[in-house]
Amino acid sequence: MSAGGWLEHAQARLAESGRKRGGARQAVLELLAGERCALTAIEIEDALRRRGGRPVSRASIYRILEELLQLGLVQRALTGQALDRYERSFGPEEHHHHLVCDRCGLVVPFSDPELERAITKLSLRVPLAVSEHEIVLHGACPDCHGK
Amino acid sequence: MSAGGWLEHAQARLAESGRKRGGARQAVLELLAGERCALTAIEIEDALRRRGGRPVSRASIYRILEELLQLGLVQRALTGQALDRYERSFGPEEHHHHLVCDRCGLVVPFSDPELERAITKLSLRVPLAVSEHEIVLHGACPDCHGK
DNA sequence: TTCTATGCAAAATCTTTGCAATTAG
DNA sequence: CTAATTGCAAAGATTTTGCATAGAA
Repeated sequence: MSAGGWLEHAQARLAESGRKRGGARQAVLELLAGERCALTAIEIEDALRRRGGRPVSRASIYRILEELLQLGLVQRALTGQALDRYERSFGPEEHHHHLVCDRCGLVVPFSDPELERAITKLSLRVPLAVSEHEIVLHGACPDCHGK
Repeated sequence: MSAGGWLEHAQARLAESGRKRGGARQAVLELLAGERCALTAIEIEDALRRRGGRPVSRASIYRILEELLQLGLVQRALTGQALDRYERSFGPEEHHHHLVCDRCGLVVPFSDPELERAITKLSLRVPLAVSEHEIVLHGACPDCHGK
């Protein structure tokens, strides 16, 4: 699902579930639609405040993210860092996982078809009805490595 | 590295780094040595309080875990749950990842050679000097599924 | 008008720190 | 005796909640 497609899809799902439009949620949706990787709630707050976007209170950001998580429109990304990160649910073409530099905190997305195949096969053999999977590689990014 | 081996190894590493033995740390080490999967700091506290083990204050538990993480004796396990989980660093024979039931919170370990191979190969091609990797499968456990 | 959406402030948690007392070496 | 270890209480930080107001349908 493309970024634009996601925004429309999200708005449709929200309307379906009997919600009204709100400026705060719309601002969060637009921000997430344009992001390729996960952000923390505080990064979202800052981004909206800086990039001209409508400022949104932190409580609302958490409430909105929780709501989008429930609807499956957003996913939490595990990074092992102090704060959780959130990103829109990507379709197969944009599905990815994360590389995390444990020294500087840099988070970069990556994807690997072979890994996905292994995960898919594995999911069928495991004692759990698997709905999602997450992979995180920890290490040192080029900038930090060697320093 | 077996459970017993880990305990000895940990004690040796701690001694090397110029530390003295303390009852609280010893209790935490012994508990972790006997666990096959990750626990939260609070579960560790409770386990020590209940299972006769020497009670250890929560502050000490966090300090001890941080210390063990720095020495590479313990690893944080990502589960997407509210609290972080910790487990001793397992050797190749016990290396595993986690299945998480998003409904009841159950966490179960699993391992898969093919997945490990895919990860190992991938690690070489990625723009990061990879030191660790984590995989989490989310879903519904047998008990929760269908309800 | 009615119910949702949102901001603000207070509350609830988990985690970290400061400090004094204890203990290992 | 000297330095590491701990517990307790206070401080920090993030996330959640209660409420009153604004806004969408």
